[in-house]
Amino acid sequence: MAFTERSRAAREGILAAARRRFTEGGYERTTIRMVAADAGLDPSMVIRYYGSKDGLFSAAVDVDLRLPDVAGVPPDELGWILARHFVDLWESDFGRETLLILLRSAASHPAAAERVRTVFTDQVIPLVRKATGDVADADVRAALLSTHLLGTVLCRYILQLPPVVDADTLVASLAVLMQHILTGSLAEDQS
Amino acid sequence: MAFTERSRAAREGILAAARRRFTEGGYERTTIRMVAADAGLDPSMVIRYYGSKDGLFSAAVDVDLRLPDVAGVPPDELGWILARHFVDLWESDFGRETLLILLRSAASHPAAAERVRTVFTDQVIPLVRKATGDVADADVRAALLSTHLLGTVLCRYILQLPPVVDADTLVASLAVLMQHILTGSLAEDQS
DNA sequence: GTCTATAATTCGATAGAC
DNA sequence: GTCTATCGAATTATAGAC
Repeated sequence: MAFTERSRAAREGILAAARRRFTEGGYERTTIRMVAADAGLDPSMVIRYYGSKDGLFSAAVDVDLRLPDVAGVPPDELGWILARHFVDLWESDFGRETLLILLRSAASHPAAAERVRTVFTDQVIPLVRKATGDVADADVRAALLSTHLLGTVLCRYILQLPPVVDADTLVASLAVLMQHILTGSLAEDQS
Repeated sequence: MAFTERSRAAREGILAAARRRFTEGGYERTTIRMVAADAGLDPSMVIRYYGSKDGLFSAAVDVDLRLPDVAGVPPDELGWILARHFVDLWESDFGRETLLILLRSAASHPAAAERVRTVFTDQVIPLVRKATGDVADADVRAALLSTHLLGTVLCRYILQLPPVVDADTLVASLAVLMQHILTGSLAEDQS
């Protein structure tokens, strides 16, 4: 960091406020003035510490999905374990900011979309390759997995589509579908 | 309509330009000036015909999924038929504007999110109820169906997550998953 | 019906006093 | 390190000439 220890509280306060605002309203609807007001500081301080609004966004977006190691997991338990992990993640404060902050902005902010692609390539694809034993269509299965996961975040937390089921019910249906996506057939027949 | 026939071309030109812009950049990144420039008119005309930016958005967003009638369809063909329908819809110019225009804005614009909920309630739920013979968990299945469909639009057309598969491959995997969501088990076991 | 001109805000970002 | 003051640009929206 290029700043002294004395300003640490201010910098962290700005970052925390920024994460909340970006999570809630996305990139475009979040203003530097809002963030500064939340942090109890002057807007010029935000620029001083993070250079620009884009710089602030980059600093606020640091997504680690904290994916579990699936090395020794039996193949038919993958769906349940991952479903449990993601729902736990989303229902925590950390997870809410971690994924919503990106998804809320990605639809209209190119830099955020690029960041999602990076998370997918660096975190999801390696997981699926390891989980499936690196089958030929692992990348396609990873994409389908991400499709349903991001779709769930979108429908449940952003669009708030009815019916809103409880977390355990969500885990159950998610586990079934993720299991199918990871180890089931992806062409014709089979219910 | 409250305006004369003489301005019809202008009004339609504005609306067409607005749909393209809202589709491409979402609500926040689209300005009345852009729309007016595309339509070859003055920005004040946009206000005159549509009242405000929100009024223009409302006029531009009129989503009809054109869902097929599934009354006589054999249950085990539902997935394939719906998958084919949606991919054909998305790959057409009409479909691109129909769904992208909403989804691009829904993540950060509350009014757009509300519109998506309406489309879900009025079009998707009735379809799934009819398709499944109105089973007890039809609404949950409708939500899961929407989750995967919106996830697909998000990942494929907005985030452009790799790998980008061709339309036929997309239909195949989509058909399998939609079939499972509509008629498969949603709890435990079964691959 | 269309455009010019402009009002009224709001934004991101900068300069400089303390 | 923090804040006051402000610039310059962009936005939505309006008033009125033609």
